[in-house]
Amino acid sequence: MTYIPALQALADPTRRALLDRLRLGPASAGRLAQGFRVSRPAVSQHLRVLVCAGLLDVSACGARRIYRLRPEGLEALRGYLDALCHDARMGTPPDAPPSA
Amino acid sequence: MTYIPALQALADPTRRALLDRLRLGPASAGRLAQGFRVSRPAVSQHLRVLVCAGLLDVSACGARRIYRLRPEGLEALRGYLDALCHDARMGTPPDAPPSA
DNA sequence: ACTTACCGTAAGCTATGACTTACATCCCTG
DNA sequence: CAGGGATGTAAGTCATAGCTTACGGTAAGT
Repeated sequence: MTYIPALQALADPTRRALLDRLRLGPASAGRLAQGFRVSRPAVSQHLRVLVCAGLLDVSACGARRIYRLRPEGLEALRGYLDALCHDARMGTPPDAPPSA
Repeated sequence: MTYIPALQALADPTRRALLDRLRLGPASAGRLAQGFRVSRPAVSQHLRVLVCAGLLDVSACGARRIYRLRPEGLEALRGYLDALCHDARMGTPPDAPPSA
């Protein structure tokens, strides 16, 4: 029952949209909020969740706060999925007898 | 703002625990429920979510219903994460100027 | 120093989702 | 065909999470 904050963070469509926006390159909080229907504080809260989940990095640049994708966080998730994929392919041969 | 049911499904710890249990091999609903504190109907509901998300396959075996991991569903997710990882590494060179 | 812009935080509301109990359904067995 | 086991479904309750408005704080410019 391991807790994986990155998966929790990726569950929300708005947060995924933020990540997609950041694939174009780093951006400030205000700039990010412009493309979304939800309020700026809502975007700020989502950014906070993404940072806490290890999916984003922040760097202060004057009064602005620049957000950018954090590759390490995403690669950790890939590790989890890769292991799951591996066992899904290997652990379930077409004629394997069910364990119940 | 694309909707990805698999990510929604993976957000819940109990569902991830079910997937982890199924890495050992296919199992019936009742057998799966035995290892969990939550009630059997709760497990049944979680299994339904996982099936609808494309992460599990079901096959009736008499009165039992056998659940097993569905590699295709997991690989689709990997595709999403791979693209994100790629852009995170390439699209954010250490000295790239912020787009705001 | 005052003003303005940018941003995060707090408080409150509402919707979504996870859980439980009770019930309906299907399949095998005697 | 009646009985029992295995499982999904329905209705209702409660916690969590996302949204909004209002506010506080910091940095830059004049």
